Amino acid sequence: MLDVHDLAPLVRRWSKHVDLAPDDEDAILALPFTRRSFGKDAYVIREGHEAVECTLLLKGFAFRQKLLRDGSRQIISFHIPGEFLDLQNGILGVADHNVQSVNRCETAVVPRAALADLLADKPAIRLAVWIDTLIDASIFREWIVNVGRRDSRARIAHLLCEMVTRLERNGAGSDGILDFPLTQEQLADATGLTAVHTNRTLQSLRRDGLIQLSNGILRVLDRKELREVGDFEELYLHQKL
Amino acid sequence: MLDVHDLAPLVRRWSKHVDLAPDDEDAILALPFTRRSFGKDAYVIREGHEAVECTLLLKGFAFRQKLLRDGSRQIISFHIPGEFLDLQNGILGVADHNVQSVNRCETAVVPRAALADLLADKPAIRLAVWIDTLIDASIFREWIVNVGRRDSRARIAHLLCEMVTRLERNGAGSDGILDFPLTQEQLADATGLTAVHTNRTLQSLRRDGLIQLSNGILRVLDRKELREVGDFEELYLHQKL
DNA sequence: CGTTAATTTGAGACCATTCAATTTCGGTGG
DNA sequence: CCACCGAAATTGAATGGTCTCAAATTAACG
Repeated sequence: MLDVHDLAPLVRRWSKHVDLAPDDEDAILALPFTRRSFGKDAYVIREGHEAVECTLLLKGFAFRQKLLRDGSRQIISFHIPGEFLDLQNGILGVADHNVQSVNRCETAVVPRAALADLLADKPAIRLAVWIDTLIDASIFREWIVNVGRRDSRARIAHLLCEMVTRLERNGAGSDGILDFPLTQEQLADATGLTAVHTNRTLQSLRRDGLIQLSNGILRVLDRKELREVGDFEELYLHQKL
Repeated sequence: MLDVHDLAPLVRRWSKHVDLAPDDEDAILALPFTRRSFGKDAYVIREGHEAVECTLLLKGFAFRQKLLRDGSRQIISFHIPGEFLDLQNGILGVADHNVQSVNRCETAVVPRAALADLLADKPAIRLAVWIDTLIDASIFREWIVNVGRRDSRARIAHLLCEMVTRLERNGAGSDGILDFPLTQEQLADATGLTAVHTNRTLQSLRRDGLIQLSNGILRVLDRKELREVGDFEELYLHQKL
């Protein structure tokens, strides 16, 4: 069950960054779009392809990734409903990475020109999108730190902290219980580890009573200690409030 | 010896992304700014500090980094003359990472409000800055891949390829000889390796006849093979031409 | 319920780290 | 211009975290 209006999540998200006038909100909701859905593990966007539209994730999880010559995969970010999957592609012209769905996803596809017009007209929206983009980049930076300088326990713990923070901010979950459909292989590809070692690391976090994770459900048992282990400082998420 | 006008590098850089009208160029050159210089290894921007100005690098090398609780450091990007060191901070308000100089640096500090006005007035400049920001983010993504999924040889080779490409595009170097003042410790912190292992890795690249690197001077001897080793595909730099 | 995907376990190998010492380089003052 | 000094680069040996490979178990799905 989605919102009354499909693009409502956009308004909700952006109004967290800036004050949107009723006028702005109307303009956002008036954007033309077409719905598209994807099955599990589907390619939403392919590296090298030209981008003439932007894809907003409405439902489900998705991630960006790059494949290396040797077949290995590095996941670059995870995305949750309300987030654009490829704002940058619309402007840079070519996708420089792939986007895949985690589970069944619903998206709204907006023609890039319509979005450009909106941004040209509405300074407040422009600022909101700008902030969104910068936060994205900030998360990338933190991920460099995560894979570059933390050991496996810290990497996984940090990633979990980030996801929990973002999901809860998005209104998901309660009592620390969250839908968390990522496979261990995906967690591995996001943290630069192998699936096997990710498995052992998760077990270690479970053994220490920090989390519960099974069947696509995550429960954080000891938030404070998980942050401690993951060296998690949420400044980089730039979440006001 | 810098340009006739200090901000000329900005015009040069941005006009590679979009067509700037004479009007636009004038507006850029009319930006108010103050010069500031830094010695080797100085802090240009500190994490957590509020940002009321934006710093443009005119001369020298700089890098962004984050420090971890255990004292280790991860370098997030390197910067060469003509690049802004903290465009995002001006908008997000707080610096979420540190910026340090590599060697003696000259910068131009522009009040954030002046820059905001410029962007509000000039759509072409706005687009150029937007593209700059997105390319930055694209480089961050590639760095995640680099530290996440490549072995030490590939990491170093990839980083060298990137720097050479960016420097040459910036007009530095000739005959494949470049000023390259980064220490092995900095290369290590950028690739998520230790200084010791970076040293051995560089030796291996030298032994194979791919590069020459000493006394702050880099010479690429076998460009093709270095790219091969580093799994370097420059699409992510989004450099037209 | 059968079939495939995902998780789990074990053991051995290896890449990169750690720690410590040595050599070389770059800059400075006499 | 040389002697000196601290920073940077280099070397060696031992340790260790993570990977690899392979097999077993459990969960997900039509």
